[in-house]
Amino acid sequence: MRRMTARPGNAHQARLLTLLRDGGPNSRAQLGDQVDLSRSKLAVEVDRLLETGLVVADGLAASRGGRRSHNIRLNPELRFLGVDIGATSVDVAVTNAELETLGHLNHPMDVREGPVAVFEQVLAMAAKLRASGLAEGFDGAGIGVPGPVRFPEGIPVAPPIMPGWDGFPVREALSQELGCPVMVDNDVNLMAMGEQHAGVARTVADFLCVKIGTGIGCGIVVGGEVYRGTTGSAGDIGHIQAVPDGRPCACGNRGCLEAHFSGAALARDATEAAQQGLSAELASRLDTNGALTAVDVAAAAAAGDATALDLIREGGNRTGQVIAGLVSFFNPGLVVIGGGVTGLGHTLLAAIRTQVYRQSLPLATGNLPIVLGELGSAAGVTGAARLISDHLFSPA
Amino acid sequence: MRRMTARPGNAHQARLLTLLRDGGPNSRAQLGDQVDLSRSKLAVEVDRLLETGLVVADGLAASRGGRRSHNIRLNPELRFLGVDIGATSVDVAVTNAELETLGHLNHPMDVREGPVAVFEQVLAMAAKLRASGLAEGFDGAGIGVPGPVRFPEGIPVAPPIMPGWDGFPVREALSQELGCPVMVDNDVNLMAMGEQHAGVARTVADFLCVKIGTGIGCGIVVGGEVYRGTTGSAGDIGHIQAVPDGRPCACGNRGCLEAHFSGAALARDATEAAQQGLSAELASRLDTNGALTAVDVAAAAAAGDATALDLIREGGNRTGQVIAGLVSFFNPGLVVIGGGVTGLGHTLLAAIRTQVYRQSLPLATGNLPIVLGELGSAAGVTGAARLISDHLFSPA
DNA sequence: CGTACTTTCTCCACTCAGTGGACAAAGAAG
DNA sequence: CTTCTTTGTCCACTGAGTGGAGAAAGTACG
Repeated sequence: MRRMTARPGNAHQARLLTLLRDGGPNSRAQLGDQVDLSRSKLAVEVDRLLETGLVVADGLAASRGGRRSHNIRLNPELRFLGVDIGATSVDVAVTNAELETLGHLNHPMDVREGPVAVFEQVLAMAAKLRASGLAEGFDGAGIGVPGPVRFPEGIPVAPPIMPGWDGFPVREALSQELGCPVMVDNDVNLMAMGEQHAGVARTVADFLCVKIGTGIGCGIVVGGEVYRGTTGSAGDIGHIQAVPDGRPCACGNRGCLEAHFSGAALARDATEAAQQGLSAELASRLDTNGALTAVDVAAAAAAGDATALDLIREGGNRTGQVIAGLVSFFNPGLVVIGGGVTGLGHTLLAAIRTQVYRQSLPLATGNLPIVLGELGSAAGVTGAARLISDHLFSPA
Repeated sequence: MRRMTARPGNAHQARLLTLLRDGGPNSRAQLGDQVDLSRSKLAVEVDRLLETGLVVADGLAASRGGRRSHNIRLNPELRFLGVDIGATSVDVAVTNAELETLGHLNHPMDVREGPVAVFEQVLAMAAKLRASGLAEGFDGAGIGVPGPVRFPEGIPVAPPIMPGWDGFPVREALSQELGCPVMVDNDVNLMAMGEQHAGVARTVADFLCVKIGTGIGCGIVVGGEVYRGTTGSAGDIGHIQAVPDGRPCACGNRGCLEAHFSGAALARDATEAAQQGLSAELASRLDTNGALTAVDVAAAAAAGDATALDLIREGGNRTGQVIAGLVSFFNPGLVVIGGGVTGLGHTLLAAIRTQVYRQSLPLATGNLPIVLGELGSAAGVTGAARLISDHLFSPA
């Protein structure tokens, strides 16, 4: 199939594409109800979209008491690629234009192996998805990386945990390889967009999305749009001081949130506890190198191990204190907790909630849900697909 | 004079009004260069504005090598009233449509006397300004109050330091009394708008404006627009925990920033120090009730008193720690420090800068100016005038 | 099956915002 | 006085968008 290259020619067309993406197939009449245009004008714009091939007419809908309507839908052959590069693994998914996931692959990989090795892996996974018949090619790709990004150019800048990527032209390189438009963003922002598109944040204009994985970051959504800050580092809350004179952090300071709670910190603390004989449950899970992972801690906690539960609770308290400050400052309508440690579940959530509800003012917390993300590892790739679709569905 | 009631009829007219407000008188040709409209269309819109009386043609400008242009300017008889209600004083100013202050009055007053008493004072001050010939009436008024506001309705909600104002219909009441449109906002947001319009933040899209007065608040500007949060309490940073298990705060928690540093806290700490005989300089300034104010501390510091300087430095460190967290989170392009304690000057600023530059990541602080506001007490009233002018200069 | 009613979609004349070129007005430079 | 520049006005034209008429394609009911 020849890949689509058209873009909407004006704001009306862009709006229609978005409606079709988020609301699925629709008749002209239904679209007219949502778009505040006369039927005549609407018909003209729909016809133009049909000409570009971005949308197709596909059969008649059931009658609603009168003439049956023609179903208008986004071209079902369109394919987006969503890529989520985490600190320790890579996710790649294919979606259709409605951002429904058609296939999803995951592969463990250390991002510090550098852009060349990771790109090779991503392209191999994309090829595998293509080979399985899910796509003949891609009309666009979104990609998230675990660090700050100069958004317009799609280039990571000074990323602490992936130094080899500094200045690497991710957008251009991937666009070359795939032969389609590419947008790049911070992985946390993509998670926020994913939860906004298909998860718990569908109806909220202003919210925070805290991702606790190897590190800690926070996606900020203002008026439905991701806020990236002046240099693209907004939401970098891992190095906010959580404990005065606390543990030393890789950044050079002491007491950073990330040094006290994150996937890495939790694994480290649990390993120490196990080696000191504080918990037989944890000790039983030590691997051949005498180390534990955050997943082990979650398992031990689920089995009722007091030490594991304490570690989670303490981490949740630290995190909750920081979030409480952010809630006072930002007054969001929702706080989403996601990332690898979501497996720690209710214990973590309860600790965070306790701190936030106790420390922030009632006006800010009175009607503030604090919930776990509902998409899990699909949030990132869905957000990536959403990112490129927002780009392609805006006027050229 | 008959007050203006017209509003711009479309977005073009709104844009033209804004250009004339921020850029002063202009010829049609110069406006055309800034507005991306054909000369014909521009002439039509200018003519319509002339008809409404919002703008006037006033004389010929000097030639620039050809035919002389007609000066177009905002009607010089338009008058806005800017009101800034602080915790301990009221500021009222008159501006023209270009938001230039024509007259400014200040009156000490405790906001806890309640809306009725404060309104009486505000109206008396407005009448005085009118009587002095600065205005025959007002075309609009902006008013700031020291607490969260339900912005669309212009009603304070659950304001901690002015409980008597909860639910009082400020917008409607003042509009009735003055007979003109009124907009209400948090005083901190108005300060941010003031510095954005005429102060240090003129060219920055995303910035924070920290106001340290009786309490502490923070104005948040995202993409040139004030961000108010879901319930209007965004920027309420006074109750972020700055010191674990610190001083008890009026809000019921311990260690809130406001309990450790603010005009009130500084006065309290200085009074204690003076009474304990730690500083002769401070003791010499005790009033008849044996108390000090923040102004006394500033004076003592200026005189080189070590105790006063220490208090300021410690407060600046606390504040700087909290701001450092906000900088990591928000990645602003500028941080403005303002409010009553601006008199503490460089000592305070240096302490704040030290903490922020030390604790936040280089990417966020690399090019981040942290400066004092340049408008002083005029920031609030200017921001208030700007608020109502933004409202009136937007399409009806 | 025929008639009345509903919903969907198309067609078309009309309005109005906006463009761009021609030209007049007014001044500067020589 | 001529030439050139800048400013502002006029006017015919384009194209976006509207709203009503009516065709197309159904359902409901006698």
